[in-house]
Amino acid sequence: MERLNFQAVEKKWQKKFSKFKLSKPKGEKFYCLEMFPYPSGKIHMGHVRNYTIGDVIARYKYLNGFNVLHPMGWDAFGLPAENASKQNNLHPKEWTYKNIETMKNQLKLLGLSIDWDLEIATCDKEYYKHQQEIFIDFYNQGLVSRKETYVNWDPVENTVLANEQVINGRGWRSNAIVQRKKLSQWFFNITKFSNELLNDLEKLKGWPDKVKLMQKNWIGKSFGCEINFQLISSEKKIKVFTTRPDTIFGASFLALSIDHPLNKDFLKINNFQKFKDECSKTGTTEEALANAEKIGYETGLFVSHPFISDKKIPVYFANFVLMDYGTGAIFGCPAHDQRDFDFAKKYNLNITRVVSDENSKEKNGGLFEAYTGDGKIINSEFLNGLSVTDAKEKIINEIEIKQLGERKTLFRLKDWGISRQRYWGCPIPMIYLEDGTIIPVDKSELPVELPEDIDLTFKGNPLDNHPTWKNTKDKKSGRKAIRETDTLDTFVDSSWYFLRFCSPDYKLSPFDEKKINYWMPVDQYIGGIEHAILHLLYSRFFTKGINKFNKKINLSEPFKNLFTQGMVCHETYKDEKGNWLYPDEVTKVNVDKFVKKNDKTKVVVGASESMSKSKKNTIDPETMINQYGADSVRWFILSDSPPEKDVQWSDTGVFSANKFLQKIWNLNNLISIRKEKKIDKELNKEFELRINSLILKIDDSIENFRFNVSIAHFYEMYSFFKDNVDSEISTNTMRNNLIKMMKLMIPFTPHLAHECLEFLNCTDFNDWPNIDKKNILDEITLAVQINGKTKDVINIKKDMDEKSINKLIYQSSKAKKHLDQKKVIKTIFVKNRIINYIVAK
RNA sequence: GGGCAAGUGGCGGAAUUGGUAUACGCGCUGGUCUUAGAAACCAGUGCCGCAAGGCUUAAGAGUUCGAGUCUCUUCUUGCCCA
Repeated sequence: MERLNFQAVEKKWQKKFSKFKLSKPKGEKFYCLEMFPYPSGKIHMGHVRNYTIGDVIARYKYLNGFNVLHPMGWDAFGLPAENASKQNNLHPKEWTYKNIETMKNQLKLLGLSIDWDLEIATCDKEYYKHQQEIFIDFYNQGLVSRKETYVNWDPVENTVLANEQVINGRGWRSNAIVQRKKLSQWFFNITKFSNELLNDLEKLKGWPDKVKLMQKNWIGKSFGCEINFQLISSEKKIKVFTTRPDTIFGASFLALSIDHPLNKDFLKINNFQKFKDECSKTGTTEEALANAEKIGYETGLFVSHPFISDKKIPVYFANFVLMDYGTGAIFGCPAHDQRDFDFAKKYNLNITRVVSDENSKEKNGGLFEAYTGDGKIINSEFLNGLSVTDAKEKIINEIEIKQLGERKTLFRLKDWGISRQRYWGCPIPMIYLEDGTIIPVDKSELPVELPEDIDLTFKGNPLDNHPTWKNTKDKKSGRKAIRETDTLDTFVDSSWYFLRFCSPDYKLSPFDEKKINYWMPVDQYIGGIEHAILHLLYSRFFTKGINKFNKKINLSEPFKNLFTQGMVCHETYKDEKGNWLYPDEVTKVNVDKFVKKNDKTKVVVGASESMSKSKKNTIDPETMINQYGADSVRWFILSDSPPEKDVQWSDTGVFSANKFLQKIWNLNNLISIRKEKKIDKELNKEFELRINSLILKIDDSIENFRFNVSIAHFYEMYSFFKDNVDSEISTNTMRNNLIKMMKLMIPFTPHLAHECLEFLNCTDFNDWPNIDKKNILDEITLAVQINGKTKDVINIKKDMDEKSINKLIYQSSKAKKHLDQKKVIKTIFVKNRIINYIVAK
């Protein structure tokens, strides 16, 4: 048996793929995009999975006549380059471009159908020049502002962290306890689009519901009203936001954030300071607030209830109220909010039920948890008897009539802070004049280039520390100015790269509008679920922002269809001392015994987890490609799990993938030398039916991202081929059908498929097999049930009627004996599916 | 605490969306060939049973002629939450 040299064959075809483009002059456009990688050094299995999925889609669409755009680039700015630079004394720029070179070569080894002429890197000044242009456009449109805010300050990295970079109150990289610090920062006013970002989710029919829900929750629109509570024996009022004004009659306290302006009367008090310190330990995530013990500081102040005369309500500072949501003050209704309930219990405050609950959980006459569901309003004067919804409406009207407050819609979404005190990022194109005015850099002076001579050993903002770079002049007035020394959050870089790909060499502006209007939106976007919120939300914001100021563009959403793939996992290994081990340091002795390769000591096998360097459970794609070939790696990673779920990497899996592909090659050999046989017409026909059915199944499974199912069908088809190599099937039929199968395999294993097609003297690699309408399946298997249980299956002609089937069954079927001497009460017949006899017992 | 998913053999997973449960792969068992087997090929492999047959989709109920699929309850696991 001849063995195929995968490495040689793959090299041969990769040379051809590199000159080959999926875009063609004819056909409907299809923009296939995978999330571009960060050039960290080497590709990992997550990339392999992501880009293999993308390649299947891109090649499939191309073969089906589409004009396909399939670009790739690099998300090339970011902190790791600076850290690496400190460690290896290599400039971030050199480090990044070196990594890009390496990873590009690795991606080419996978045989991807990427058009490398479109390649971009976000750290290219040709790219970030245009980003600065967009920033200035956004600034001029009022989408950029400068605000003083509390930021998450990482004292080790000396930088501001985004909220998602704070994990359990610590910096995600440094693990240092994050501090609250007030800084002046640049913001994109993403909240100006809150409503559109929320409402347009409905247009995104091709997005997973899960992602849309996550975005919806993130934007967090809530309806309610503001109510002003009058402080007793003071002129002051406290403004409260609530989504449950219907529970106003159950209000028993007011709680303020420790940062509420009213705190200035208390800051000098020792106890209050202590309390404040205590609060800051809680953390600010919803999870932390929900789980933390509710603590309060009694102010001694009271407000009057707006609807119950003489009722005094005490005012507390409390750890579960946040200043940056609503007004930083709430009224507490313990009976119908769990946090308020916990608080009231602790401070012995009144708990009055105002919504009745039929299934009320009462114990010893008292509530033991808050009831947050619907019900009839009680104990609430003019609201009594109304539903929660109606009561809300009525009380808000009343509040507005009495001028106690107003109707309000609130969003959880905050503006996007984009200032980073880092070097390796896109400089923010703003300057500070001596009189304090802040203006954008003149567009003719773009790009504001990053200086290459930089000292990164300095703790703090490197650009600010540069001796000369920040000194500049305003072009128009010639006045002296200082440059902004912060750089942009790298999420900005990835918020418009999909637009740049449509015209990556365009010099005049960020993009050629004609190309945008042709290629956009992205027809299929593929990437990790970890970007479900921020990256996708920011990209949507950018698209909406650009759409607003550029009238030549008509595009409200960037990504028509979205697919989020699962992670690649591997078992974890530890030696006897508890140190992590790489998989290639471990040998399997038998099913449940693993030892260390070098000293044969025992290895403890842990759970399968997402591959990560820290747990050493990584498999290097390049090693695998060298060992088994790219097609085998692609085949395995697609075959084992549905693509949206996590996949467990296994050596035996990729090994057997390789075995199977070898068999496919051998099948090609066998059939190419096959002599003509006597022909059995029935068998020949069955073969045609099977191939037709395969085409249908592969089409369906690719369109629905069920590549594991596609692969199962290929295995089945292979078995049929192999079992019939010596059968009475025409060699011509066999050969033509093999050609069809190899074409169907192009998206999965492009090297092998092309090699086989060439071997079979088929030189057209650019089409997809058609279904032969003469050979559509006309026989089906029908289940025969007695009382709903399947007792037999029979083969019948398609669309056969009940009468004929009945006859067949009573003539020969196994089911017959269940029917003999029994009374059939009823027969249920579903054409081409089942026949079910209900018999008396 | 809240929100959202999901529970099918030893494992990864199929099931035309209410109509033959366990496709396909891994693993395992036996065999053939082989000096050898982490090669190749053949056969077997949900559970009980000698068999006929019966049972089986986390557990329990319900709807239905018929439920892995729909509804409810419980349990478990995963993901997300300035």
